[in-house]
Amino acid sequence: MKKPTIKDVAKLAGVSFKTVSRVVNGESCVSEQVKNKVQLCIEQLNYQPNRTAQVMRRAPKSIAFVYDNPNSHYVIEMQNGILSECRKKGFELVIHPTDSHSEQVKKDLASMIGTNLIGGVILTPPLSENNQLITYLLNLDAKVVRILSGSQAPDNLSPTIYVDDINAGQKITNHLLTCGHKRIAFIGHQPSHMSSEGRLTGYRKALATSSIQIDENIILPGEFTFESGVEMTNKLMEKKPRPTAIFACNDEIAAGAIFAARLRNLRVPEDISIVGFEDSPFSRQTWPKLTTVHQPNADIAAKAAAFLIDLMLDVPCAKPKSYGFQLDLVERDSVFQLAD
Amino acid sequence: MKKPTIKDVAKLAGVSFKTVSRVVNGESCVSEQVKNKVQLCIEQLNYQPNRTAQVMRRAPKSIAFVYDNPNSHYVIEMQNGILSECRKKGFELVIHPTDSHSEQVKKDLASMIGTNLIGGVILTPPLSENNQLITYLLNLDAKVVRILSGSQAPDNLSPTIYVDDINAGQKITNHLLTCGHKRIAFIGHQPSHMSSEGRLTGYRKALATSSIQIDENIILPGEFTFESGVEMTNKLMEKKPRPTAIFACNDEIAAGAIFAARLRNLRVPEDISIVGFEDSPFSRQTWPKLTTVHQPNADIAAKAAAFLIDLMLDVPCAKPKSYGFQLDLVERDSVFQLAD
DNA sequence: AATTAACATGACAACGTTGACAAACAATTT
DNA sequence: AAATTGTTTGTCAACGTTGTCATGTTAATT
Repeated sequence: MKKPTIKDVAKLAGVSFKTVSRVVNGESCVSEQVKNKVQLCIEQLNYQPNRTAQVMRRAPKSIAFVYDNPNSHYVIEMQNGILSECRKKGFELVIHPTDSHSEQVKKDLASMIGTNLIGGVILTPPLSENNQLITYLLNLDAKVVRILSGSQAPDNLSPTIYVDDINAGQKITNHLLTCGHKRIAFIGHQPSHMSSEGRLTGYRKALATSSIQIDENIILPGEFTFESGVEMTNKLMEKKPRPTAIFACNDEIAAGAIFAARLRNLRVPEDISIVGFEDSPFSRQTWPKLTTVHQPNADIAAKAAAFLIDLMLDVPCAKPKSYGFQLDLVERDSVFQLAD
Repeated sequence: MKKPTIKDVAKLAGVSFKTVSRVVNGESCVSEQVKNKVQLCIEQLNYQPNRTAQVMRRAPKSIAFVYDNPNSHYVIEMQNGILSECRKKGFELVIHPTDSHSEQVKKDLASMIGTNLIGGVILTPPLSENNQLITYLLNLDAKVVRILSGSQAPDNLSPTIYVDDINAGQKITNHLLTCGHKRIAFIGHQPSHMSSEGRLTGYRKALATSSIQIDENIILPGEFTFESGVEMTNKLMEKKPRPTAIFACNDEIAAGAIFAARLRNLRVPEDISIVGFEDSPFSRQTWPKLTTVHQPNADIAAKAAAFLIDLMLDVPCAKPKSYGFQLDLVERDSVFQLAD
């Protein structure tokens, strides 16, 4: 029941084990005849090269996905995107949830890299905004690709996948404006969170190009959670005059906003329009369904993985590349067209 | 910049590399004095044993989590539970989403095992119900732990973590009964799905011990999705007399049921009570919040991982062990107490 | 026919670790 | 003091692969 090795194949085929190695790795300089014979023996024994031994002579074929994010949809979509790319290229994925506030991340990653377990890392916000961490990993000889919010890569420390939250925030705010809304609140602002910041910047830009004055009183800070959405909306509903629309910084907050509005016997969207951001499964499971911005997480992650794997395989492209994603609006049922 | 090896440490400490190996692995038979010196050198060089080389001499210290489940909360919770156990024991996790209907799973797993990448597998439903797959993996010399629905392990092919859906289904049905409901529908039955089957069995048991006749017309088959919940509830609302309560097979279906009821201007729970199953984040984000059954996915998964790791480490326990989980009711706001 | 080049194959070391065994040393018993 | 035991340390092979280099074979050129 022991696993066949390259030597078993060689013995069966009557060639040296090095020749088998050549066949396995598709090197040239092997005659058709021998190649066929070896291939036959490989199938007969169901031989599979021992990855561990391969990695010892070459380089790790595993990457790590490091995240600090309570949003399971986001994580799963990212993970699936990365995985699909890994499968194509014969790489493996090591998952590493973490607490970005602790120094532990650094230690854990250093250990995975130092022990030759992985050769590269995909970083998502807020980890991806930590240049100190990135430099540290780079010094450890690891490859790094980061996913960031922004309309361009901030530097060329490492290849970057950037997602244009600013533009998307502007788009969805413009949509509300077009529907006749004049008093639009923004909830879920987190100054330390680049995506949140970007969405707010887009909101401000859109209002700035309209004739509407920005009212800082209806821009509320808060977490990216349902509970926080409820809380912020409660606060908001006390303001006079009451906003006619709410731009929630993500779908979960938006779901909370709907819940809170409902508790006050307000109709959504007739009495209050609410938009989300991300197009998570949530947005289709609220009542009414959310108008939101589609964020193709799996595609974003796949792109990051593709970059990382290229980097590890040393595809001749010395300079770190970067790539940007623009996001699209998806109109559903949570925005009311005001008559006027 | 090259990573230090055991030999570098040995040279620095002035001992043989084998002695360093002994210190690293905490073997006895090393004098305090030498041990301390070596330890100092290890720290100085920041030496970390090369996992790849270790695995070559010992056994893989990675396990795979294989799932075929569209429910991200479930997957993430499972994953986190497994990961927490892996961390403790110094194991790594390889993630493997799959399509259980394809033969590909078998091939992929065979490859991961055959190439020495992993040494064990955690299987969730429906993969865990596939005895043919389990036997296949066992023949490949892999260790297997499966997570199943049931009130006991069905056989001792492999250690099993079983979750008592029957008992839980009975509990929550009894809760509805206690609240005075006499016409209770069951939606989301999937005959091929053991959990679903178990929950329905619990429902039947509960009704059987009450004086209420089971009406097969209000037991509806369907998928575990929001959309299916909407659809089934629409059908249900046509039945005469209309049920006063719905037992949805999971929270997502229940969320769909609430949505559908709402569209018909029915109040939840006053006009119709709805319960879910799983206690996913969903259940706290519907309006009203769902009464449901708490399923401690992370704990279940952690237990499975602990079993698997024990198995791989050959902790002397020849016979496969098994472990069962009982589930508890969580009462929230979606059940109405009928007066009578 | 002899020389060269190109191709095909094989021998062997190396990767960094652990396990089996042997050697050296110290402590205890005869 | 010699013999026995036990503890500490070292030597070497092995794990399964790939890289380097040498050798053998064939075809092309002189």
